[in-house]
Amino acid sequence: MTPAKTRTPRNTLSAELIVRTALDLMETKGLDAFSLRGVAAALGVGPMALYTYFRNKDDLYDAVRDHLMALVPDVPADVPWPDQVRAVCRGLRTLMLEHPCLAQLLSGRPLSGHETARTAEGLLGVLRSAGFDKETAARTHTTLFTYVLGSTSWEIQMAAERRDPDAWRRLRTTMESLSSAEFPTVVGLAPELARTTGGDEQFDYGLDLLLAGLEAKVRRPA
Amino acid sequence: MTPAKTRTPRNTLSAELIVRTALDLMETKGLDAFSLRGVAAALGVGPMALYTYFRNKDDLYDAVRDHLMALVPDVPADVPWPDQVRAVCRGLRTLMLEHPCLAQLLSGRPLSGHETARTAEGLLGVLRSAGFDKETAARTHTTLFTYVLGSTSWEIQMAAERRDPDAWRRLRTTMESLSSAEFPTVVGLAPELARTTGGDEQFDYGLDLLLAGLEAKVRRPA
DNA sequence: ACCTGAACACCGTTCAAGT
DNA sequence: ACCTGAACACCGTTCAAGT
Repeated sequence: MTPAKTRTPRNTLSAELIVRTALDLMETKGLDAFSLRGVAAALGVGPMALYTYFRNKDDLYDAVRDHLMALVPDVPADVPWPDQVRAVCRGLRTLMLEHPCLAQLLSGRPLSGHETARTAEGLLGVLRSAGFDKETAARTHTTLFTYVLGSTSWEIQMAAERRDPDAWRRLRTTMESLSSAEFPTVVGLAPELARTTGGDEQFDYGLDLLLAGLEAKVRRPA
Repeated sequence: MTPAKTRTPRNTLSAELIVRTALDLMETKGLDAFSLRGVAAALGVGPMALYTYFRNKDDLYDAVRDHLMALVPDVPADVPWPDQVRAVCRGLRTLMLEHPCLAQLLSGRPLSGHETARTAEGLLGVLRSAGFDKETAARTHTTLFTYVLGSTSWEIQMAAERRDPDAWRRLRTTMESLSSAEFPTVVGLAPELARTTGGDEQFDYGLDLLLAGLEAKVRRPA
């Protein structure tokens, strides 16, 4: 009457369960320490069991990334377009901060995936509605996306650094060893530079620069 | 009378030779396929010989990155400051395109190193001379640097994609499978989006947006 | 189809030892 | 100091086999 054998796992595996377990490991131990064998061990199966659901490691990376991109919030309606742009960019940044592996997954792998397309659709729609022509909308989308990706990746990288006592000490040593004769500006601006390696204020500063350039473009189009 | 034994390598190793060999392998086989054992094999020594010159793999990464950052050109004198900013950003981008591993080395590892400081010194000096206060200069430097890093990393990533027939085919398939009902803007702007995944024009578009925002700031400071 | 187990060709790094 | 050689604890992936 018990159809399931005593062999522990029996059809308990699924693509979604693997993705969730993989994401969990990436966030716990870091993307660099992530391994297929680790996922398999966490699930209590042999490494080869995963190959039924994913063709290889990269395929699993893509699935995890698309899983995360589904969490990007929708574009808010009924606000001016610059605020819509701000909301999308901040939403993507917040998601990357919550899931640091996402930054690496986005910069290290091709885009592909419907969820990535959904995010692009939202931002492109805003830009087209704001009156930008096709070419400008596409260029602006790429600019905004790469700015968010670059600035947030850098922020995450620096935050990880600060947490690693060894790396942090080495960075401090390097900074202090810089002669103020050779690097007067860097040395003189050390406190300001330390303050601008991340944070909402720094992110918004760059985003506002881009938006200021965009609004000037709207007022007198090229 | 022949003091050197017949054992082939004898004091032929040096930190610089290892760095040059490592860089060569990174560019030939890609950073992902790069390994310490590969460097050792290329030099005809055992893997452990490298540990005399570098504490570990990350230490070698840092050395390669600093070696490349030394190639960033100096800031041109006697031109208006926006052109100086443009020159620095384009110079960094060009170097990253010539040495694709640099993009990954910059986003994946802490900054450290005198050559990185030299590049920062150049750009920060320009911004301070242009009249920006310390805080704004530091924020602008971080914004520009992360923009260059993000946009160029993305460009390199996409170019690598296009070269891999398998990945390229999969990307095309994904794009074509997007329903124009669900993603009308993405589908409608497909050719424009394909055109903006890289190139000097796309890079300058974003850079000019940032500069337009900056020049507005100079005219009426916050 | 779903999963196992052994095997292959790799890794970075430690440790003890040689010169 | 500079380098070797064996060893440890890992990888992703292939292949043949079981159910």
